[in-house]
Amino acid sequence: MTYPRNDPDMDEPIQGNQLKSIVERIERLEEEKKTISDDVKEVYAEAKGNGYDVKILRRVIAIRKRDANERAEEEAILDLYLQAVGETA
Amino acid sequence: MTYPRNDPDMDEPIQGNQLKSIVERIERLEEEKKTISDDVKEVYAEAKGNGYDVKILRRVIAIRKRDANERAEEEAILDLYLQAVGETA
Amino acid sequence: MTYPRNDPDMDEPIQGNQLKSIVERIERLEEEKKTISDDVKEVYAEAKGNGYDVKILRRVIAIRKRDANERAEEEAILDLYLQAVGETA
Amino acid sequence: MTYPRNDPDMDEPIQGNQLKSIVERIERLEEEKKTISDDVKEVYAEAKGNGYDVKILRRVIAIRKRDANERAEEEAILDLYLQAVGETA
DNA sequence: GCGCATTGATGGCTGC
DNA sequence: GCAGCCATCAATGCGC
Repeated sequence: MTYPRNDPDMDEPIQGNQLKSIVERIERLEEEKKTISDDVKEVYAEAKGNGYDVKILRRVIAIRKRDANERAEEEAILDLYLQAVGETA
Repeated sequence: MTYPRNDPDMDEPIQGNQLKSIVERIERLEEEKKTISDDVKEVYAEAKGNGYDVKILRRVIAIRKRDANERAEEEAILDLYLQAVGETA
Repeated sequence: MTYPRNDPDMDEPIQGNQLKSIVERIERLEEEKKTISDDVKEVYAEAKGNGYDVKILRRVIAIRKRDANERAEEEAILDLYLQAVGETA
Repeated sequence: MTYPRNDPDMDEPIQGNQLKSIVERIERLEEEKKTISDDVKEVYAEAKGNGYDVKILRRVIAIRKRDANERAEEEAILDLYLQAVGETA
C-alpha cells in the first residue's frame, strides 16, 4: 500500500483530514444518489397507481436512452473514420 | 406533487401529457443521478492523483456502509425486542 | 454457509467428489473460453498486420452485435404490446 | 490457416472479402465463447440446485486460478534466476 | 502507466 | 414471500 505525499516533514493531521474529506464527500454524494433513486421509484409507483404498465414504461425509458446512446455512438464512429482518413475531427 | 386520478372518461390528450410528464420526470432524475455518479468518479480520480489507492479507498467506503447497515439492523432488532417486552421503542 | 444434502447418513466422499467434479468442469470450461479468447486476439492481431484499424474493426463487430440485439429486443417489445392488448403472442 | 499478405496492388474486392472473412471469424469465435459461458452458468445453476453456495463456489474457482497464476509467476522468476546464473532453464 | 473493454458481482424487480 | 432474471456497477486484464 502506498501513501500520498510520502514526505516525513509534512504535517500529519492534514493527511488524515484529507482522507476524511474524501470519504465524506463520496458518502455525501452516494446519499444524494440514493435519494434520487428513491424518487425514481416513487414516480414509477405513482405511475402504476395511475394505471400505467410499469414494465412497458421502463422499456420506453430504456429505448429512448438507447436511441440517445446510438446517436452518440454514431458521432464517435464518424470521428473515428475521419481520423482514419487523416481528417481532423 | 399531486396527480389527477385515472379517469377513463378523461380527455385522452391529457393522459398523453401525463405519460409525457412521467417519462420526463424520470429522465430528469436519471440525468441527475448520472451527474452525481460522475462527481463520485471525479473524487476518486482526484484522490488517485493525490496518491491514494482507489481500490482500498472503495473498500473503506464499502465497509463503512456495511457497518452503518449493521448498526441500523441492530437498532431494528433492539426495537423489536423492546416491543416484545412491552417497552415503547 | 449451507451444505448440500445435509444428511448425516450420506456417504461423505461422494459430496467431496461432487464438489470436485463441479469445480473441474467449470475450470475446464474456463480454459476453453480462454483458448477461444486468445484465438480472437490472434485474428485481431493478424488483421492489424494486414493494415486494418483494430479499433474501428472492434466497433464494427460491436455494432453488428448491437443490431442483432436490437432486433431481438424489438421482437420482445412486440410480444409485450400484443399481450398488453390481449392478443396471444 | 494462411492469409494473403496486404498488397496495395491487389484487387480491391478481395480485400472486401478479407474484411468479411475477418469479421465472420471473430463473430464465430464470439458465439463459441458465449456457448461456453452459458455452459458455465448451467454448471453453477446445477450446483445451486444441489445446495451449493454459488458465491462461495465462485470464490473457490477464483482462488485456485490466482494460485495457479502465482505458481506460474514463481516458475517464471525461477527461470529468470537460473538463466541469470548461467543455467539452462 | 493509463484508459478502455470485457467480465464478474451485487442489488432490485417481476412472476410464481 | 421467495427464487429467477435483469440491469447496474465495480474489478480485472489488455492494448496503446
